[in-house]
Amino acid sequence: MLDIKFIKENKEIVEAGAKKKHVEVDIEKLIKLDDERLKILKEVEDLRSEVNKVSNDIVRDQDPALKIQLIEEMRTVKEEIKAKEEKLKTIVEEWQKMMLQIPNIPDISVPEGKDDGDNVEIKTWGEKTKFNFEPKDHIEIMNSHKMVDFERGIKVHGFRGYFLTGESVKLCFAIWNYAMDFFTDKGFTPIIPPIIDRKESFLGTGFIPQGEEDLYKTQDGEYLAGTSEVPIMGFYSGEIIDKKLFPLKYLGFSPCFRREAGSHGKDTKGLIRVHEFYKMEQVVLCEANHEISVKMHEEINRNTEEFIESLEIPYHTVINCGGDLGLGQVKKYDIELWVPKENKYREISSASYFHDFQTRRFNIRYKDETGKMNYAHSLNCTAIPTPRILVSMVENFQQADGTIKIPEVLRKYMGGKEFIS
RNA sequence: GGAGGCGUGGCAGAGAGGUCUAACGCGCUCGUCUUGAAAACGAGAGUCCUGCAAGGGACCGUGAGUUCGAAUCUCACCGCCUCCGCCA
Repeated sequence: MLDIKFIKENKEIVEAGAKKKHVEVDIEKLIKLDDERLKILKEVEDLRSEVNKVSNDIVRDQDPALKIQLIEEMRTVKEEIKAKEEKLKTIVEEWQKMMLQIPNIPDISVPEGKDDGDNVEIKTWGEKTKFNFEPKDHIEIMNSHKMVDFERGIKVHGFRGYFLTGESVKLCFAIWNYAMDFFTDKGFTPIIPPIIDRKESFLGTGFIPQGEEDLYKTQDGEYLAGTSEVPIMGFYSGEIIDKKLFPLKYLGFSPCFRREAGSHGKDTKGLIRVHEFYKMEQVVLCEANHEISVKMHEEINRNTEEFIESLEIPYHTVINCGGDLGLGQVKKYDIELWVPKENKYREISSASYFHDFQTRRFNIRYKDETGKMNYAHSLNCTAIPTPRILVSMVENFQQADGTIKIPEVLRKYMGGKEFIS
């Protein structure tokens, strides 16, 4: 959510930002609506002021006839207030609806573009893996090692269902334990949040109303979160944070649930796109300062790059184009890992910053040194998702003899084992 | 799942239709006094909306309602506590 005052004072910037994100908005209409809102608000408040004044007169005045007269007068004023409040309510409802649709302004460094095809590579790391044998895809490799069971997964869960079995489970635990050490060493506080969450946190993070179809819903009206970013942002909702605590850095760990509505034809086989998975996520709250947000953004993205580098998996990093940005995102980097059999890079991580777009919706604030209240800034970046990471891991590290090399850094979490055979 | 009780400022806690501009206390900030501190004394202090300002409005868990007037009455929701049941 943007500040309405900012929108009114920077109409052209907001319009250009929406255009860059390929989002349709009618700023002119919103401004007119807001003027109307303020006008009626003023009228309602003036009337209320009168009622308050006369109310005191009614108490203090001793003349019973006058009292009755004043009460009668106020009765008509009350009718007037009621009518105006009704009108105000409908305007405010529409105003809120429109405000939720105004996208945050993308950074100047974000490239123009329609969708992920227009994202721009800004870095590559490692050599694309070469094989002196015919490599297999992750499905074949994992099946042959009984690391996964898709048939029974589909039988039990349905479309996109899977069981992880045997060594892949141990690999997941190794990755989680390693990631836990890696990120807590960088000052992150681990946190396991509730993943069944009320609507408010989805509104705050921006997954509702636009992305509601992609969420699973319970019969009690809560939703299953697709990322721990949702409850972790909700953690401080409505609170005033002590500035001394910034930057607040959390490493969330949770299952993630995604309906993948609207992507039924995509990645129908394998572990790339599944309905439920686990993810470690970096979530950061910091002071409301653009330079600090940018610095934190680079930092959390770099953390994940370093993590991938330590796993020795070739990757590249892209900067997402305007059309591939979420409503609240100012800028986003995706880290994509090399998947040999697909002969392309596949997304593993996404680092975004939001300025105060989310914290304004969550009402997360702090007092600066002058005593002024500010909305904090928020950022998040994937630390590591499982089992998607296994796709590129087993494909890149498969050996001619059919074994899979375990990355050096994971071995101590795998009982010293070097290969899965 | 059943029964009952309770949500008031940073904390604690009164207020039970109008004089609430929310008491008293603790804590906090500033000042006086002091070499410095403590104590004592004095003063001050929230958030949001609106307005150039003066000012006005809203906020007693949240939202509706009753009333000329609601922290106070009614309803719903959220949360906390106690007891019973169920489960681990």
